[in-house]
Amino acid sequence: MRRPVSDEARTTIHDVAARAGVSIATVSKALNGNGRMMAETRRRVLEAAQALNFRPNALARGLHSKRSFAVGLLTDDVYGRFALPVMAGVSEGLIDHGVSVFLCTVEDNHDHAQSHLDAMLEKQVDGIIVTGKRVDKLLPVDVQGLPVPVVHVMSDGPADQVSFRPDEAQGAALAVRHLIAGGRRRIAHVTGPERFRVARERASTWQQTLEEAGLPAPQPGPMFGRWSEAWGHEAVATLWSLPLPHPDALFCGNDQIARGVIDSLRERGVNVPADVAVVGFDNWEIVANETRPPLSSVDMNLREMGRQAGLTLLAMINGEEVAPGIKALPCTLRVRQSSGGPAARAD
Amino acid sequence: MRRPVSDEARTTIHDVAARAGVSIATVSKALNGNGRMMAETRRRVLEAAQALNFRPNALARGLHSKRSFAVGLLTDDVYGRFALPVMAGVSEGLIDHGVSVFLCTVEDNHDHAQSHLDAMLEKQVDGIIVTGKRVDKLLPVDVQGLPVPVVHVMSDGPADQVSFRPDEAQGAALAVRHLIAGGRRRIAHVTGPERFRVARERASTWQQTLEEAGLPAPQPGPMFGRWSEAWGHEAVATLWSLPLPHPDALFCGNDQIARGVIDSLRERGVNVPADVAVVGFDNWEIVANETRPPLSSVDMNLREMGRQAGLTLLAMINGEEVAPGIKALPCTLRVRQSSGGPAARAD
DNA sequence: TCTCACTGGGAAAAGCTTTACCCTTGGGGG
DNA sequence: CCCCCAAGGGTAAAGCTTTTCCCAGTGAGA
Repeated sequence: MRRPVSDEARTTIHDVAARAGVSIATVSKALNGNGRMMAETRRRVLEAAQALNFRPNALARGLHSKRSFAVGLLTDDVYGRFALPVMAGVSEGLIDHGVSVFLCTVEDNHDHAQSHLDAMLEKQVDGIIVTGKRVDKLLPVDVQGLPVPVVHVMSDGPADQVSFRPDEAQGAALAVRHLIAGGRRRIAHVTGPERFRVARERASTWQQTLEEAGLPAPQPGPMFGRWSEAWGHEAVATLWSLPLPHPDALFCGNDQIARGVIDSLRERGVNVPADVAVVGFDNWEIVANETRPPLSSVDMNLREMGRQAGLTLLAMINGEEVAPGIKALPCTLRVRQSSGGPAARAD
Repeated sequence: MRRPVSDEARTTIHDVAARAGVSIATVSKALNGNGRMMAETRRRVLEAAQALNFRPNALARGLHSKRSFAVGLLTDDVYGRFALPVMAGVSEGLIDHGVSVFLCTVEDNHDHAQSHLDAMLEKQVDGIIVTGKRVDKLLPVDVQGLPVPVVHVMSDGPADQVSFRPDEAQGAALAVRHLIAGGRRRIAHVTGPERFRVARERASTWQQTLEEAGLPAPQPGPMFGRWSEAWGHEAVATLWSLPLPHPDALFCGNDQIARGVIDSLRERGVNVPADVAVVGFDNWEIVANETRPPLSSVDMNLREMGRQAGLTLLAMINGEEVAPGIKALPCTLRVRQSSGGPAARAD
C-alpha cells in the first residue's frame, strides 16, 4: 500500500492565497473572520479554501496560540465498565469546541502512566482529565503541579483540584425511598467490600434513610462482601437461614450482586417483586435487562458526568475560575420490574 | 482555581541553551543524539535539560518533521465491550514509540463522525484506526482517500485498506474440536441473528468441523436468534422439547447466550458439564467467571489485535509497504468447568 | 612557519499559521 | 487642485524545534 502522505504535500494557506490571488494574511483573516476586507475578497478566499479542501494545520496554529485544542484522558479502567461512558461524555462535550481527547489507559503501572503523561505534556495538551474505576484509589502517577488544569472524574483528586463524582448518598437514598414507597418495610442491604468507600457510603445512607422513614433498625446490618454475583447468592443464603423474618426488599451495592440475589431468590421460589423487591446500583444495562425479572437500578449518569467534567476543564483552560473540591452529581433511578415497575415492552 | 498555564512560560530549548552556555542547535543535537560534540558538552546540555525539566514542544517538532506522533482511533462502540480492549492494545503498542492516541466515539451520527475526523486531520494525525462493534457494519463516515494511512480493526474496511479481525473460523473450530475431544457427539449451536456475518461464519464452521470429525449432520441446524441470555433460554427450551436425542454439548455464539443456556440447563436439572458441555464465545471474563459452572469460551485476543493494528499502522506511517486485505488473528480457547475444565481456584 | 584538514559548535532557514503593524490607493473635503 | 484619512490588504515577526550548511580554531605535517 502506498503511503499517500508523502505523495503530495498537504495544502497550506499559501496555496489558498495563490488561488484567491491574495496574501496569506488575508486568507487567515478571511477564514477566521478577523480584519477588514471587501465582502468580495472574503468570498473569493472562502471559495478557494473550499475548492482546495484546505484545513489549517493545528500544529502551527497551536504553536502560535499556545493552545493545542487537545486534552488528555488518563484512566486505569481497562475494562471500560465505568470509564467508557465517561470518555464518551467527555469527547462528546468537547468536540463541539474543536477539542480532541487523547486516551491513555495506564492500569497500575507507574512507569507506563508517567510516560503517557509525559507524552501528553509534550504534545501540549491544554488540560488533563483523570478517571479511575475506584473512587478511593488514585492513579499511580502524580498529577499535581502540572502546567495545565486537571479535573478528576469518578475518583477524588487532591483537595486543591476539581473532582466530579456521583452523589452516592443521594443515589442510595433514591433506591431506598423507592422501596419504602412501594410498601417495603424490611429492606436489607448487600454490597461490596467494606474497604471501598462507595460501599460504606451506600450502606450508611441505606441505614440513615430507613431511620428517617421511622423503620426499625435493619437486622442484620449492611452485608459487606464482594462485588460479584456469587456474593449475592451467598448473602441470600445467609439471610434466608437467619432466625429473623425474611426481608421484603433488597438494596444491592451493584448490579452483579443484585443479579446473584435475584437468581438465588428465584431458585428458592421467592417471587420478585411480589415477595421481595430488588434494586441494584450502576444500571449496567446489559445486566439489568437480562435478570429475570429485569432489574431496577440506580444510574450514576456517567456520560453526563463526563460531559460536565469536559466542559469544566474547558472553562478552566479558558481562564475561568473554578472552585476546587468535589462536585457530586445526582443519580437517577431506573425502575424496572424487580421493584414493581411495569413489564418491559416486548423486544 | 488559578490557571497555572499562563503563569510561567514553558521552558524552551532556548532556556536550556542559556543554562548550558551553548546554542540551541547544540542543545537539539545533544538531546537527539545527532551531530558531533565533546562528551563534556553533551553532558552539560543533558544536565541543564534535566534541571529545567525541559520537554521539547511536540507541536514545533511536528511542524518541522511533518509527523505529529499521534494517531486517531475512531469507534462506534460506546459501550466499550469490544472497543476498549482494542484501544488499550493500540495505546499500549504505540506509547513505546512515543505515539499517542486520539479517541473518538461516534455512534451512528455521520456529522459527529465527520467533525471528529476533521478535527483529527487538522491535528495532523499520522494515521487512523477504525474500529467497530460489528464486523460487517462500517462507520458512518468515509475513510477512503485520506491523506494518512488507515487500519481497520474488528470491522472489514475497503479491499484496498488493511483490516484486522479475529479468525472466526479458527476460533469456532477450536471450540467444536475441544468438545469433540471431550467425547461429545451431539453438539448443537445457538447463536445470534443470521444477518451478522460472524454468526454465519461461526455456524458454518461448526457444521464443517462436525463433518470433518465424521459426526452426523447436526439436528437441528444452527439456531440463529439474538445475542441475549433470553435467547439462550428459549433455545434450550426448544432443544429439549424436540423429539430428538438431547445434545450433549452446546456451542454458543457468545457468552451471554451461553449464560442463558447454562442457567436454563441448571433449572432443568441437567448437569453441566457432566450431561451437557457448554462453550461460549468472547471470553467476557465478567460473564464467563460468574456462570455456574464457569464458562469455557473462545477468546478473540482483542488486546493483542489492537497492539498489532497499532504497530502495523506505525509501519505504514514509516513508509513500509503493508499488503492490503484482511488479516485474521487466531483466537484461543479458555477452558473452564462448563466443558470439563478443572474447578477454579477459590478466590 | 605556513597550510591543510578536521573537529566542535553556531547561524539561519524551514515548517505553517496568526497578528501587529505598515503601505498603498482612492475619495472627499478644504 | 492638493492634502489627509480611511479602507483594504500586504509584510514580517513570532512561536519552537530540527537540520543543513558554514565558520573558527587547533593540531599536525611539510
